[in-house]
Amino acid sequence: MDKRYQHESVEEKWYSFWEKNSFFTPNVDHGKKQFSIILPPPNANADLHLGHVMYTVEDILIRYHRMKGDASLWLPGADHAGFETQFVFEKKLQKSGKSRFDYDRDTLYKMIWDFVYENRGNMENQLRRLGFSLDWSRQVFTLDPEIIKIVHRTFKKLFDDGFLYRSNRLVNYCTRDGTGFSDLEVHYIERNDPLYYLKYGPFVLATTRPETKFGDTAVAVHPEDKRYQKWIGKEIEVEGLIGKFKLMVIADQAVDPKFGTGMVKVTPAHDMADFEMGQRHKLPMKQVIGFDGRLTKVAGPYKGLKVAPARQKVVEDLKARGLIDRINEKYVHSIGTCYKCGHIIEPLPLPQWYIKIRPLADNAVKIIKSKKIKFSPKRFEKIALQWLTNFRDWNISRQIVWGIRIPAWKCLDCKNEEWIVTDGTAAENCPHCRGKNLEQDPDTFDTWFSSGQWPFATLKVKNEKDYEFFYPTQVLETGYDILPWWVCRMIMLGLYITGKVPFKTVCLHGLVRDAKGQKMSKSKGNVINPLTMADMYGADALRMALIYGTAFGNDVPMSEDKIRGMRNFSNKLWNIGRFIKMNQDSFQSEKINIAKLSIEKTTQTEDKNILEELKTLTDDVTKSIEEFRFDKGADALYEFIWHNLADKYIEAVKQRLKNYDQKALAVLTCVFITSLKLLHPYMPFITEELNKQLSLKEEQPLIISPWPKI
RNA sequence: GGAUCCGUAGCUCAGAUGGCUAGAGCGUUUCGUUGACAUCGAAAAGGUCAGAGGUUCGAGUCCUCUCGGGUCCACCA
Repeated sequence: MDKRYQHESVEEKWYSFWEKNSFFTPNVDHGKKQFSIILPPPNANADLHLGHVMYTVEDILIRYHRMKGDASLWLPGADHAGFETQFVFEKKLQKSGKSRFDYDRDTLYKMIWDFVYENRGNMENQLRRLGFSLDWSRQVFTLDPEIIKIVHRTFKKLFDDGFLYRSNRLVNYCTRDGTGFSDLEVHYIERNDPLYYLKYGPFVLATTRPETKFGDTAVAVHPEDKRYQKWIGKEIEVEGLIGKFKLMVIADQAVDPKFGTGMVKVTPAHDMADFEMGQRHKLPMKQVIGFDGRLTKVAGPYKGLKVAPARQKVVEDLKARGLIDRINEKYVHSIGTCYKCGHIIEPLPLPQWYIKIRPLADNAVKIIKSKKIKFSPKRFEKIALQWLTNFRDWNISRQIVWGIRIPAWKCLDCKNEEWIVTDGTAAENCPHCRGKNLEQDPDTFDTWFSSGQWPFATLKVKNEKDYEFFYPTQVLETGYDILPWWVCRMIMLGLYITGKVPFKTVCLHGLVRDAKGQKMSKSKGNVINPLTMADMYGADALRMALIYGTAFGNDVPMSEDKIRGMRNFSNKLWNIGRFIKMNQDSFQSEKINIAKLSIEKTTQTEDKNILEELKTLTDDVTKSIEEFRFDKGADALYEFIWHNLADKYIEAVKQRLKNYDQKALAVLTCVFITSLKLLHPYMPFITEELNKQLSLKEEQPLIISPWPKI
């Protein structure tokens, strides 16, 4: 054995050994308990980042249960990550001077498909590199034809059950990315924008968006506001930049009499609250801002200007005409931006498909409250409930090509507004006029609509028996940051489609941050590349560094120092092994049959002590995995192996070993091998290698050896 | 405005159901390498557990308030 642990030569060897022997592939065996986890699918086109190494937690659970003898399935997949991927691809196009508008839909789709397929293998090999014991034989992709079928069927069922509707309400639209979003993708930021007090006929009212005044279709006051009582229901004449126009004064509860002058301009096409007021008062909509982010012809001479310059120009002209009463320059409010590109989100009227979320969410709340789904750490239950209680209808339409096309058609001949929804097969003719001139909705699904069906979809595609045996899955483990995006939606859709919970326990880890607790980002330059770290210090060290020392569920501060520390631990393990091996060899050269060594009836105090401590360790590690406190197990193992076993016990028995004390070698070997078993879920490679090196007889590989019992 | 997490040694963090002189890693200081490991060992320094009040025989641990951070949510025109 080398003086130092050389992870390079060990890790690859063992992964292919495990994979070739199908240890990752459980059979459907009703005689066994099942333990199943669906891997949160990484983006197919992207490399893994440090956060993905938190999958270690799932690997710990899977390896532990596999050793316990359960039929343990960890099912890998890849996500097409619709908008995210198209965004990345468009950037790439940009670099070569092209844009997505240079290609027709099918060509663009094909180009992205090729792009993703080129990169997909990277991600998969990186998962292997980190030692994750995933069942590759059951691997799935969100754009596999069978998955698409399931997603289509879900859409149709929602439609048939009345949980789906088409609505021309305001959608969160990013004019730069050219697509609408759900509420979750809008990122609100605090910003200073002047609050303009504009003269509106006999009144003054406050707005931050003077450029939308061309879209006003009323002014509103609070119904009980004394100042405006006699005007309610009357029409006022307003002098504007493009001539005089008339507006009705309406009364609505939504108006806050304390804000501004207590009067608000109503622009139903560009403000969520105004839109709702418009609905209540049957106001017309005038769209001032187009989907290209420029003012429309409604704005007369201002047509074609982008929003920001338009505002400037409008303010300038209003000032010149004496139509601005005053300006509050210090006004601060929160404003919606695109979570991806940071551009301001425009609420724009666009027909989209919405899921009626209340019945689904209410059911999810009921299930969680009845403890059919548990959360770990517990505090996340409250957060999930808060989300589920506040969800509003979910817009699942996206104006992008990279995704699953929505299976809905419209007849172009009979002008019927009715949609023909299928389970994916192309609609052939209009049920009203029998016409064949049908047009499919050009939109695709929100990625989260398909990944929200992941637990049952992945188990149904290959083999119905998998679904029967492995569903519901036992644990869903992911970062707490996607609790509303993903976890809540899986619960809602899982319950709706299968009538069962998709998983029994939700286990949420914290975010990996830098050594100072700051978010890692390219712009800050504090990103740690997991593959580089694995190459330098070993995958085991990297895995352990992420688990050790931080209470599970809290954010994990990470530094190269910490990984190096765990590399040192690997080396410590290695040298304990080397010490044992050295003694085994010297015993053998004295013709002692080390295969027959036994720990029975040892009389030495130090032997009894270490064996007693090993019992405690076994108990601690088992409990900490069962309770999802992986950090406690890691701490206990580190402490025991380094300080109890190496520093104290080994030092205590060195003299006995020199004298060929067989009990000493027996106890030492037994304690160490047992520790390796307990450590194997955390650090699979080095433990497997050491077990092989030290085994006295032909032993099973650790990956399938039985979990130690007290 | 609401929710939630956090403030413990120089740094990063552990410290279920309150109970022996408050712990670890890294860092610092001193000493130690001829047969496991310098990616090591032995020892040491270093904390009014953010602050105040309360419950208790006893509080880092429970309650209230204050201060200081982080994160998330909300249709602030």
